Amino acid sequence: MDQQDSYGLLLQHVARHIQLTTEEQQYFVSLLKSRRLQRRQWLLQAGDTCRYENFIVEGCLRSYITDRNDAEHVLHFAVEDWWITDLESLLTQTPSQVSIEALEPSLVLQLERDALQSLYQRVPAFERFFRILHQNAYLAQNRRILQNISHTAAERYDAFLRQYPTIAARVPQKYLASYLGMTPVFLSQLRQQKAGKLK
Amino acid sequence: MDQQDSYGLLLQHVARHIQLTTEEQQYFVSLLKSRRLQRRQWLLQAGDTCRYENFIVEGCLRSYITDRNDAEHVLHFAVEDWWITDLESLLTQTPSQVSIEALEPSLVLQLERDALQSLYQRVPAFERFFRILHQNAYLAQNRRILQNISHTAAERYDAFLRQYPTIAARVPQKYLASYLGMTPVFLSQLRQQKAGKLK
DNA sequence: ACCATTTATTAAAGTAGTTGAATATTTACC
DNA sequence: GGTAAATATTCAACTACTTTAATAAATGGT
Repeated sequence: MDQQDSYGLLLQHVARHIQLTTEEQQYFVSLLKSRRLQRRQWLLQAGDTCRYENFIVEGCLRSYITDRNDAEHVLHFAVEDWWITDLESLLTQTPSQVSIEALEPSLVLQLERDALQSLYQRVPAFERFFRILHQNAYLAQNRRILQNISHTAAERYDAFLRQYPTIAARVPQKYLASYLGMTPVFLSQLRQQKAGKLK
Repeated sequence: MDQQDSYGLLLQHVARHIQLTTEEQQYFVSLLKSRRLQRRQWLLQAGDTCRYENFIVEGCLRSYITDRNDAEHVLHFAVEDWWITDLESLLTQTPSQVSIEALEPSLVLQLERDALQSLYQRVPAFERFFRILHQNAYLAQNRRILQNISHTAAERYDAFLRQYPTIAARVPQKYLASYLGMTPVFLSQLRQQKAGKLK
């Protein structure tokens, strides 16, 4: 995928929520940097301060934290047409607790913190755009919290399969287990049980 | 607390993020309805469609869902100077899964969905205000999810006590247990253990 | 200030999910 | 296409948390 196609994808994504003039589009695009990542390469390393909002043009990434026992916990997955960042670090400009790693060779468009601030100034429609984006992110998080506090591991796995079948098929099972708050061993057992039931 | 004081509190809250002219303030205030609630009264009943964003002037409320086994699960608490709604139902105008109940006699200022849309049109600074609000809400949710997938029940309780000591002291323990994703019995046992250790 | 109702505690038996360790299977990459 | 490395499975022992039920304590309304 070339640069123009990337911009096209992002502009289309933005156009779902706000309308921009040609000049506004050009200004927006002029703020973007693009970055390619190999599989297993970091987009953000814990300890570094997060500098970008990242829009994924192609590929698949995960964000995760490493706890004091060196165990990893997956916070989010992100694929084409989604955003990923450590918003906390980006907003406060403090070192990130979170790492972001490419699970596949990936291509992202990056919007630097200062660029984002200029964007809000020059094109206030982006306030609206990110309001809607964060609003939707908040809703998704709400649903996830609800799943977590009110459903068993088996139910959470089923719900994920229903809601994000492509992601479930795309990421290593151990990361999915981590995202869902269970061990890979237990997730494997759940799959085993389900397979048995179908016969 | 009288009407003027309520408006003052909300305007002060808004002023933390955006600046408004006197006319804008007056327009904003003109859109508000105020509502008093008794203890245990519903602000929103599951099955009804949510019509308002609610700003809490005084009191304390919880939002919760009732699952198919009639068990309740607490999603959020909200006290003075916070907002509460079922954003999903409000945005999609579909019947709410969520109920919101006053845990204390409470006073809220309500902003109707249509009024909110007009507000965005007439005073675009509110796009910014709600972007920041949702951004912060998203961050808080992120932290909560992290707690849930990576910490034990005891750790989650400790973290809550540290982060929201006043709320922990203010709401019935069983709702706190529900919010934290554990049974009231187990929370009681945790408290028991902690009390033992202090001696 | 009292009484009814709600909320918290305690104990004990049961279950969902974890841990560790060994084996099997899949995946990536030269 | 073969091989090392990463991921998934299986089993068994263990523990964090739940469930039920009965008792105690706290709370709020009149």
